[in-house]
Amino acid sequence: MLTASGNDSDALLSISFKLDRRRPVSEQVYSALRQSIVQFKLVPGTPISENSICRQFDVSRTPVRAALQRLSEEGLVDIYPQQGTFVSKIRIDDIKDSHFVRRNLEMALLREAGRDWTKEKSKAMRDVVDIQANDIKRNDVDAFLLSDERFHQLFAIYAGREGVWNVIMTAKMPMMRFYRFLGTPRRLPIVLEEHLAILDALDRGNVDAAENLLGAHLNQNFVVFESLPVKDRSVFAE
Amino acid sequence: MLTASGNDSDALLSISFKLDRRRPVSEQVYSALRQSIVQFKLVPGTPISENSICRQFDVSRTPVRAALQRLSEEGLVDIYPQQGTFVSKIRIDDIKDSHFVRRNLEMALLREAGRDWTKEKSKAMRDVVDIQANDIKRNDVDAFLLSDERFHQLFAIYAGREGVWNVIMTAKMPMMRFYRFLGTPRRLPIVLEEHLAILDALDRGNVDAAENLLGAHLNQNFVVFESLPVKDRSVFAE
DNA sequence: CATAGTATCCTTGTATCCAAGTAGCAAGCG
DNA sequence: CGCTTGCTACTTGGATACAAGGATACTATG
Repeated sequence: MLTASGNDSDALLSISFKLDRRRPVSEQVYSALRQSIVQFKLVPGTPISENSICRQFDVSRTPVRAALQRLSEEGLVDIYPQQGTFVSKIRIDDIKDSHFVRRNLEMALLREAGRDWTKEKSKAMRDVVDIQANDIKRNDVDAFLLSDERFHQLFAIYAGREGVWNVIMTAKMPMMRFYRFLGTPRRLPIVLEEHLAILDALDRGNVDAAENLLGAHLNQNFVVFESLPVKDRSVFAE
Repeated sequence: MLTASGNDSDALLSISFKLDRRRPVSEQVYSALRQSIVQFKLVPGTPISENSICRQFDVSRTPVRAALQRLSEEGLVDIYPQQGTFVSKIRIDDIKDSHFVRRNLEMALLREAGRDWTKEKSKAMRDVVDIQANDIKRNDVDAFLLSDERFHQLFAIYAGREGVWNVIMTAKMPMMRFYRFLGTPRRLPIVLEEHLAILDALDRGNVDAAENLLGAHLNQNFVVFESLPVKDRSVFAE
């Protein structure tokens, strides 16, 4: 049982992290790093030396390297051989592509899920929306984003294509990092309304309307991005 | 300069492979293995011992492990700790998801590319179709599949979303492995016709028609799969 | 003072060694 | 005969040692 405190010079991860030596270490390092990056606790451009991570988790370089390579494939870190590894800067094109993939796939999933829509499915999803409302009351943004994810995932499950959700999840990551950068709290109640409107349309049997509402819903996050008064340009590429 | 011949007991890769020690070894091992798996030269279920790969490429386990981990994330190999690594069996659900992702994303890309369609773009794509016709004449299936890929990729480029193509490429892999299993040659000339029909619709300015034609075109590969008289069930999961 | 050269420390890439878990088989016991 | 038990030969996961390239700061030289 080891704690990732690290000394001050290596204080990249403020979170204290308990390592479970019985489970694969590389997977745990990967999860911890990914979470820190997506939650913007590791800001773009931060150098991530393999050795510094080793010290913080008190493990060898092997699992750390495995974790970094995975993150590199997902575009969250950039590895420059013989130079260093860095939290990747946000690339506008990445976010646009991320949004494109997510939006089109989710709309297609809803279309399929809507073909055999039932009251039970509607009820289950409305329960999730209730949880989200509760999350807002408690001002728990992390929990909200988690249940929001659950809401969207249910369309994939109801469409019988859970595998597609994995594709969406990995594609989503650049976008999620961006959400954290914006700090979304103001829009949260509106998200609820939009979720409910989608379910209402599905309950009426109007799948096309639901699909369009979902498309608009996902676009809302994006327009915020388009009309962004960027102050801190350092987190962006170029 | 090393050749991946290996002794008879390790003859997993029939291809002779020259290793360039100046470039990253792990990347080369990854490419070689991926190609062998997708081209069905490594049949599903084949055990891939890290050590056997080491002997064949005459490198250490470290880069081999990195390559196998990448392949594992793409679903091309299954790693069972302390048991072994195997070329993954084809999972029907994977193929369905693969097709779903590819079809929806490509149709969306065509929709965007069709918005500012020009004669130059049409010409460039018709050139690719010409190359494909040539590939058929020369009976070069490998070349055909490559230029076919190029044809579809151009929609991503013209839509200004090359990043999306990477998503499609990784998602496509289970499907591509399946093409090789079927042995598609009979349908190749029809593919040409369908490509030309899509371009014709775009030239007429009828994007919706082009999109539907593309959807049908991609479905064709899939119906072959649905009505498959499977003889060799051993390559499938379960 | 400016600049070219160099030494050193940093980085990641690769090789090798050890640990731990699994499967198969064979010997021994009930 | 059937079951158990332990040995053996494998596997991958992790730790450590070594190699090689890049960045930087310092030094010597023009």
